Amino acid sequence: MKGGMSEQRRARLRLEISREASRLFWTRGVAATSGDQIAEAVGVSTRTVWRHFRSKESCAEPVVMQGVATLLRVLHRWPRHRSLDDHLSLELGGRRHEARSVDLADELLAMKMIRLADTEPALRTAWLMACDQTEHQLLLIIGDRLRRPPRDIEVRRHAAASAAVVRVLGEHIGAAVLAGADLDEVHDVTSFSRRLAHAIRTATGGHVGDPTL
Amino acid sequence: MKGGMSEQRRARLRLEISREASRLFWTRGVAATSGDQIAEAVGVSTRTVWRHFRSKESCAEPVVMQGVATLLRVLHRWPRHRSLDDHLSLELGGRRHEARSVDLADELLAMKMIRLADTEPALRTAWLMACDQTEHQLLLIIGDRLRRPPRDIEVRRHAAASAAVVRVLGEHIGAAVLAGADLDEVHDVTSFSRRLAHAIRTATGGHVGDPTL
DNA sequence: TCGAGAGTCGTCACTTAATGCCAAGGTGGC
DNA sequence: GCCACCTTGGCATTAAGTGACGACTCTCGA
Repeated sequence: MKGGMSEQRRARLRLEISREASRLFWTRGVAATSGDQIAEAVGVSTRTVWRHFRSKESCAEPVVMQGVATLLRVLHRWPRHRSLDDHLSLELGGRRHEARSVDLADELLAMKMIRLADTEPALRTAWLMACDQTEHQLLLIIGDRLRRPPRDIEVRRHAAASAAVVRVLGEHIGAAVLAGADLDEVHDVTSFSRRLAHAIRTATGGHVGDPTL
Repeated sequence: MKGGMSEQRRARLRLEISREASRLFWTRGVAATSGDQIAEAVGVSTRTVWRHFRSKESCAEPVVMQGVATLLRVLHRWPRHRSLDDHLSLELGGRRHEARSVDLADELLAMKMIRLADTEPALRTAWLMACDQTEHQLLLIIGDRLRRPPRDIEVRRHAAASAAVVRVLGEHIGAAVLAGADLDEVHDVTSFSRRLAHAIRTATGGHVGDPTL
């Protein structure tokens, strides 16, 4: 079981590097942050940083990805007989503490990176990559829901549109938080669930959201 | 009026470089293509290439962007009293020759780059950037249509979802063309217009597509 | 318990993408 | 022709990213 163990270690190290890199990006800007500085902040050699990340900007990916991971896990558990609205309220509400255990600081950091992506084209890539991942996951989820292959053009359209509105909502909320909005207000589960479910239903022309048989 | 003149020249040079770069990317791969080779193919110095493009991959942007420019111009001319379906059929049909005058070779090249973006993460950025531009334009168009500010969260959702389905359709068609489909068949105006209009209407929950008063 | 094998990390040398700087040349207005 | 302005090329330089090798650690099997 070496592979399993090392995979966990690898993920943890990547997250560690990502945290420090994101912090530096936020405080002194992307261009002004060198690979050497990231390595030094984490306490590893520069070579190790490049071993785990293909580029400087991609160092932000794990942190950003973690921001959407919770939502994706919840969506993967979406049972056929339940509406999206109900499912999101239930799961996001029940798992609230689990979500918090993902570390509030990381969530804030992720929002900062998304914010930075507005002005730093280098970081925009990381954010768009994360959204791309979301879209891929949604491809599977929606394909399964509609009982169609993920390659199906309509499934792809729905997945793309859904991922897009999820992204917009994420950017919106992130901006609000960074502008000083109360975290608890933003994290208001039922409101967030409603808005998300409604956005996805609308973006798919009503094809995704209802219970199926 | 030096400035205006130089802007045209600048755009033409960028496109020229972009063409050569895209050709090289397609034939020998992105990693195997150096900035020096691009410069040599165009007939300018390496320094000039870096003066006009911030990175190697971004050299593909103008070609990719040109692929969506026609559609965006048409959408900007969309009058209130007409349905999207009708408008697209009319404009894309009438302007068919203009579209062709944008150089068929460029359109093919753009499709190749989009295809390459599937496997080359470096190029993916260029494609996503082009889609980002599309979304931004749609923000203005849809905001104007709905008589709401472009900042409005619902306008943003609709624009994002629309841009997403346009992207999916573009990828789909590009893949079909490169797989050997007939260009004329793909360029079948009414079919394309219908599919596009339907996709946008669906992605916006029916809020964008009808005539408005 | 010991050693083989696999995996990861650090150091050093190296390639190449990308920027700053300055001098040369071309263009338009006077 | 001369001056102001912009673009280009060449050179030096920084920083991103890779390859190669030796040292260290962990685990498995004898």
